Amino acid sequence: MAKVLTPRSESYAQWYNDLVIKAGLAENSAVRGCMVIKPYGYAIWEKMQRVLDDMFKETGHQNAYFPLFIPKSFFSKEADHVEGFAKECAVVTHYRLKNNPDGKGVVVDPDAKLEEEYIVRPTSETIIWNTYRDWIQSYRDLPIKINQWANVVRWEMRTRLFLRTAEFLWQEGHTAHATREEAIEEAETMLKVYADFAEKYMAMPVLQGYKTASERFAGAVETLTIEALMQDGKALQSGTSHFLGQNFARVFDVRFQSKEGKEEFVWATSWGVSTRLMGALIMSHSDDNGLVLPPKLAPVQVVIVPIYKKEEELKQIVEQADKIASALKKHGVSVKVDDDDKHKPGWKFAQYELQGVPVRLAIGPRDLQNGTVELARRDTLTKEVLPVEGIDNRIAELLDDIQNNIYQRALNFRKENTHTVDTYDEFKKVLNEKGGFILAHWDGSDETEEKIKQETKATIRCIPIDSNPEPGKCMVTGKPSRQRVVFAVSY
RNA sequence: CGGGGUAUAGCACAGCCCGGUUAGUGUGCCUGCUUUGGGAGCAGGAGGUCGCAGGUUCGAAUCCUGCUACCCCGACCA
Repeated sequence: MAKVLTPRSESYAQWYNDLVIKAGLAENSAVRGCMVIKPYGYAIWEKMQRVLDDMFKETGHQNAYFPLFIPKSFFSKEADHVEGFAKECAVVTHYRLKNNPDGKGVVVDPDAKLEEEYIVRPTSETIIWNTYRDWIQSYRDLPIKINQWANVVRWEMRTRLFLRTAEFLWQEGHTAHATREEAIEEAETMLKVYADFAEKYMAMPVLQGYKTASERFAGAVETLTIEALMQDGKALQSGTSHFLGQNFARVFDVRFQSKEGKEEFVWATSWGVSTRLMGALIMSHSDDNGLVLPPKLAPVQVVIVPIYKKEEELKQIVEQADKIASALKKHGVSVKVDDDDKHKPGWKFAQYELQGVPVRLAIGPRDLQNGTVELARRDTLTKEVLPVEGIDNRIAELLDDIQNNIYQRALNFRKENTHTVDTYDEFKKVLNEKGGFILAHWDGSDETEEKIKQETKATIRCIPIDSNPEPGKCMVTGKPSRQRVVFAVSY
């Protein structure tokens, strides 16, 4: 079979690029740093959205929509927030074009300069908290639990499809609470939602934990994160949930009157996952033949490929295929019968493997005669011939098996690539030779964290949420450490 | 924003150093026939202002200048 992807062993980065493009997920656009998400890629994103959206609604959130543009003055109110995002903001300065007086094309009309410039949102805390001020007077107005699905812009120097693009799609939850405890609980709840989604739907195991001060969201008191391990041993931050304290309430003057008649600042959270999850999904499961999708997120779960010589045979096979398809649909399984005569079966096999369709059925004249179908699993690349009778039940179960199998496989990979070390030498050695997650003691200081980052490129991915922490001594300074933290080189 | 590279048919590339027929190869596309259980074969055909703007020259894809875009490596980051 002709390989269309660069093998992972040769270049993981190239393999990733090849896969995203060849599987029809996304491509680079005419706009620097901005991708076009193609129909197949978008279909996966839509499935993610649907599941997450349901999870948000079940946890008491409602969707709303806030503006793309944020007045510069709003943005500059929260000092840390500005510092974090200022360097990557797109700015709108004018509102009109005019014909170029010197000839062809159009130019910005200098007379149409905005009184106050707008920032294209890199995130929406400021516009939302400015709005919440008007919505909140009393504790009876709380909590407010809102989510928005939106695009945001962060002007990145170097971009990679899905993993880091100048414009990306995401959801951002923004909640307002009467008490500190309730806000913290909200941030923790949403982290659990993300972890659940990652593990149960994406089949991607994640570590949950706190970010260190240097990795924290700009403007947050605490940032919680889910961290996943990619096949090349690098970590990918896949979702974050922030406890914002009263930082945004203070600068936007959002106060409420408590039951006791006291005026207090509102407590806040925000949380988000983005199209970066697409990158996480790809790099968790896929192989040198292409994408491997968990059945729960696959736009097409089963594809049926007819194999035939004569038109007449095709007709009979498609009849059989349609029968199987409608039986499967009763189980809620999404099926495609590919009777397109543009390509031969071999081409289709390769193509559906590239696109990660979990189960492929092939039906030929021989099967018609024997009452069988050939079933191929994408996750194991194995094939078997099975009776048509009861195939729908068999496949419904198989899809669950596949979902579990790829989760288990990813979990095993993570276990094999998680190492515990006690000395800095050992740390460097493991990092160089194996990569992956490294559990080590750290004294809690910014200086030590920075030193390790400078010397090894590894960062603290998270301080795990651990009910049973193991105290020890920092591998670099020997100072006391409350618990092990997770290091890795990250995307 | 530094360092390197690339720009020629839908896509992937050769040609450029050393200027000179009608700019070529693979793949994809169109037509026909044969094929179809792992990316089919043969025959015929369509498709290019050689990234853009100048310059040198009798003549430029090729040499020179400027610009733009993209890719890779760094710094920054979800």
